[in-house]
Amino acid sequence: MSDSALSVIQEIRRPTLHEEVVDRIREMISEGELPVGTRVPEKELCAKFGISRTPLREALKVCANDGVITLLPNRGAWITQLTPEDVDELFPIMGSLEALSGELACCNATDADVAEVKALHYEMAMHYARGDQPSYNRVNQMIHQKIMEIAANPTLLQVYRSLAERIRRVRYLANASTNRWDAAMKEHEAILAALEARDGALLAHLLKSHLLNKREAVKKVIREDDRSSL
Amino acid sequence: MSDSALSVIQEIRRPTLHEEVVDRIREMISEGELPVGTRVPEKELCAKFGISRTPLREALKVCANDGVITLLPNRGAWITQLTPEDVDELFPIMGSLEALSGELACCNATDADVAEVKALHYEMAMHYARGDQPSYNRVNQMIHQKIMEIAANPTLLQVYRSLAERIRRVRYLANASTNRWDAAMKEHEAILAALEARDGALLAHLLKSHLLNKREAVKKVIREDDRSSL
DNA sequence: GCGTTGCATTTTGAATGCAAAATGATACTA
DNA sequence: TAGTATCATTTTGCATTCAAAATGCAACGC
Repeated sequence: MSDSALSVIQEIRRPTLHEEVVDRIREMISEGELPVGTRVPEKELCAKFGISRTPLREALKVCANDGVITLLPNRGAWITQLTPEDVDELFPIMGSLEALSGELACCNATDADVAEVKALHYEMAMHYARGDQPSYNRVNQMIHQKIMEIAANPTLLQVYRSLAERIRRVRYLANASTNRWDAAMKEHEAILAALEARDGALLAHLLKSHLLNKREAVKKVIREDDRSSL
Repeated sequence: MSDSALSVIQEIRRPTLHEEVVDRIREMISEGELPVGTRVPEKELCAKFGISRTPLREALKVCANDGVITLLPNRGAWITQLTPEDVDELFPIMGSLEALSGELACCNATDADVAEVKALHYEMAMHYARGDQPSYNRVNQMIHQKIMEIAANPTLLQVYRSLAERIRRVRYLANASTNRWDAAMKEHEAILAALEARDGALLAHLLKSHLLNKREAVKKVIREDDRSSL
């Protein structure tokens, strides 16, 4: 294979074992199957996946690099527990990245794109009206992700996804209070309007504020309920 | 050890083999010792580091996750070659992150912090006056990093560093043309002024534009010289 | 009774081994 | 000669093994 071809080729590739394990571990963490703050014995996970230690350990190193797992040399792998400082630090970063996605999305969005976001918005509003928070959260996430996709910056999406994974478990603590939920819904109406108007600067600002407001709400919940597992 | 203590402890830890290897590989790539677009035979690197394949392979997976290395299953590790698209995508992200760092830095900066940035700025101006581009670039990087540090968001710094690694080799192609170098220097004067005035919004805007301007300059160089190794 | 020390067990870090896939070279066919 | 098929060699993916570090427990001293 010529070297210069490397940047172009995009061949079919069956994922390797360790990649599948990385995905599976991330999944298990966000599903709560691997509780935050606990230790993960290698042997146990090997048995569960039916693989040897080598690919599992490779996956653990990758997860550790992403921050979802903390590796203590000679003392095993621990599911990373977000500190209040982590939350403080992560939300502004997410806000900046989403702001950028908003800007770019306004440049790129086709009418079909906007229509799709609008449809998702109404779907979310439906769940809101019914008080179905899990469904609301799911569609909410889809909206943010959709805007990211419209932005058409795969690298941005990748960075965003990796960070989103880390705060996924706390992100929707925010709407625990009805007040915050109402406010979030209103913010989303403004977000949709800005996208429809293709007002990139405004959309960027709204998304950024949206995330910062979420941070405050989450911190409040955490403060109130010190036992909430981050 | 109690689980809840985990988030607090900050013990001494000797880096493990694979971590050292990750650092070393990153270093070798940015030094050009591992040329972009080429293949890295495991055996060769093992010999060079005097280690077995296991920790080396762990390091490769981590680097691949960061994007500096591309892993083709059964076909080895390749030093990732940035495409023009990657450049297009990375600079706006860097710009957003730097903008955030500017905002935060303006909130936090002590007079001593500002004095330090100012000192670095003059040091950079000196190298500019002498036409010493390598030194200029080095100090330039220190200024951006210093602002990041003043922002006091370790997570942001970590994300930033990981992305900076990827574009490090092209970042300073920008100043290849004297025109761009002059402009960059002027932009840096405005950046310093905004920091001194603690004008977060302005500093954010300046840093963001600074990065976008860099992108255009870099792309121009790349277009002109198609053989430049990305 | 409480804390410390020493030792067996468990768990992790890294090296080695083995099978599968890819690579490269040669021979063969049209 | 161009193209394909075959096979030895190399390289990779994963499993296994071995050594070092950590853990847990019991014996011991105070």
